[in-house]
Parts: sequence; structure tokens; C-alpha cells
Amino acid sequence: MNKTLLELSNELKKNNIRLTHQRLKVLEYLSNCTNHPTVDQIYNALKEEVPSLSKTTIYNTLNYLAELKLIKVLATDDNEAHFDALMSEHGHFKCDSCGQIYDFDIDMDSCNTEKLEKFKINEKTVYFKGICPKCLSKINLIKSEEI
Amino acid sequence: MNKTLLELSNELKKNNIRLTHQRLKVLEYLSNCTNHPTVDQIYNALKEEVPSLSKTTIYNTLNYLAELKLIKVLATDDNEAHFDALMSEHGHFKCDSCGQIYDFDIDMDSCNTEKLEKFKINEKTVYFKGICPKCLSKINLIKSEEI
DNA sequence: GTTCCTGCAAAAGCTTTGCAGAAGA
DNA sequence: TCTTCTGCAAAGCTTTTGCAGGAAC
Repeated sequence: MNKTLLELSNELKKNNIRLTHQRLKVLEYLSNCTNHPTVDQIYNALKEEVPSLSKTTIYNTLNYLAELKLIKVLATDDNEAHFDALMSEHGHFKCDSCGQIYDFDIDMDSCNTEKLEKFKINEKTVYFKGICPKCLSKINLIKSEEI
Repeated sequence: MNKTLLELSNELKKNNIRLTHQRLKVLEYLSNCTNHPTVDQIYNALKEEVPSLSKTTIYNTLNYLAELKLIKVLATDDNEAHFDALMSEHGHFKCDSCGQIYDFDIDMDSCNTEKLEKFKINEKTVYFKGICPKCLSKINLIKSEEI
């Protein structure tokens, strides 16, 4: 499960970061979010409800959260950061066709390797790419129509 | 092992991409490279030997190679693309202190998950972050001096 | 009242694009 | 000769920074 709004708020309070109206809205959105939004997506989702909201504030808030390790920043190959409030260990699958990012369970300990014995590992990321089932079935449909 | 200069050249010829002086130099550099350079690093490494070289040409060449799947583009959290000519399956470890990227062997099949049964997986990336042994020993040295 | 935050505008950094001249085949 | 490539300059993106007014505490 994602961190709840309450959890995120409490963590900010604990770190003396002010709970402004804008920040609470960003936290609320992120904690209810199942995909992994970019700053632009968060901005577009909230700008009706919070018309004065600026991207600067979203960056500001997300950077604080990431620094406190309350959220994760996903490095994908589109040059845009995706944010993830789901902090349990999981992998990401990105569909090359529709761009959607899926979560999947993974046991990263089974991936471990003796070569990194002397390394201090703080973060493990697993990122797969390919075509998701939805897009695969669309492609198959087009192919069958062509025959 | 990295792809050799000859392999990369032949692949380009096969795809009717011209082997210009600049491209050969970029290929040569990449095939002899053990770290995972950015465009900027390649540019700085080659600008003495090839003074007229421009970053545009490096981007051009690397984008062709990536499209032909002869090299890989690594998504890291610094907003800069890293390029990798090592095409065998391996993971990457990035040191948060010195920024260096290390390769490590990994058996990705052991990481597989039943939830992705219906997904077509084209690419698997494993990316760890933390502190490398070199930086760890530096930190320990500083700590022991402080006592 | 003090401190920190917001949001605008501008700047910074990476990457792509347009195009005239140059080089490859 | 014909096609493609190079490299400059400019534009396009995301993200960061500076700062005056405003909100939180």
C-alpha cells in the first residue's frame, strides 16, 4: 500500500517542514495515486482545484519527500522524473507502446550477487520494459484484421 | 566483453549507416570503455584528437546505435544519459558519493515474477545505489581521524 | 513578528532540430 | 554526382534558482 496522507503529513511535521495548503494537496494526490505521476501530471491534475499552484512548489515538495526517503524517484528513459509513494520493495514495468508503468512483486534478495559484498547498498531498482497485455491484444487484433 | 570496434562497424555497414571519421572515433572510444560515459564525457575525451567533433554528432551516432540495439542507454537519476556497450546481462551499481558506475553479474531469471506472465519483456534493468568500497574506506578514514 | 513558503520569471543543463557547407560512396 | 553527414546556432524540454510578496506558526 501507498503511504497515507496522515503518515506523510506526520513525517513532514516531525521534520519541521510546514504543512501548507499546496503541500497537503500534493501529498493527498500522491498517496491516492496508483500510477507513477510526473510533475506535469500532478500539476495538471491539481490545477483546477488549486488554481494558484505552480510547478516550482510541486518540485519543492517532492524533493523534500525524496530527501526524507518518503517517496522514490523513478529514473525512466523518458527524460522526466516519475514519483512513487509505494515504498515496499517492488519492480516497475514500462510499456513501450502506451507508456504506462506497472508495479510487480519481486524478491530482490534472490537477485543478490557476491560481487557487491563490500558495497553499501541503499536502494535497489528493477525496471523492465516491453509491451503490456492490453497493447499486445490490440496488436494481435490489428494483425488478424489484416488477414 | 564489450562489442569490438569491428563488430560495431560491421553492424553499421550492414544497416547502410556511413562510417565517417567521427563515428569511428566514437565507436572506438565506446568499445574500449569500461565505465558508462555520458555524451559530455565522450566529447571531452575525444575533442583533442578530433577537434572539430561536435556533441550533435555524438548524439547522432549513439542514437543510431541504440536504435539498432547495439548499445544500451542507462536511465540514472542524474539527468544525463549514460551509454553502455556491454550487452551481456548485468546490473549497475552507482555510488552516491563519487558517481562512478560499476557493473555486476546478475541472474535476472531468478528475479522473474509470475505477475508478468502475459507481458512481453524486451529489456531488463537492475540498478542499485549506495556507497562503493573506495568511498566507504575514505569515510572510515575521516571518522577515525576525528576521534 | 519571525521564519519559511509560494509562484513568477529567468536561468541552467541536456537533447533535438534546421540548415548550409562538407564528406562519403 | 548524389546522398548522407557534420557542426553550428537556435529551439525545446525538464528542472533549478532568485526574489518579492504572502502564509504559517
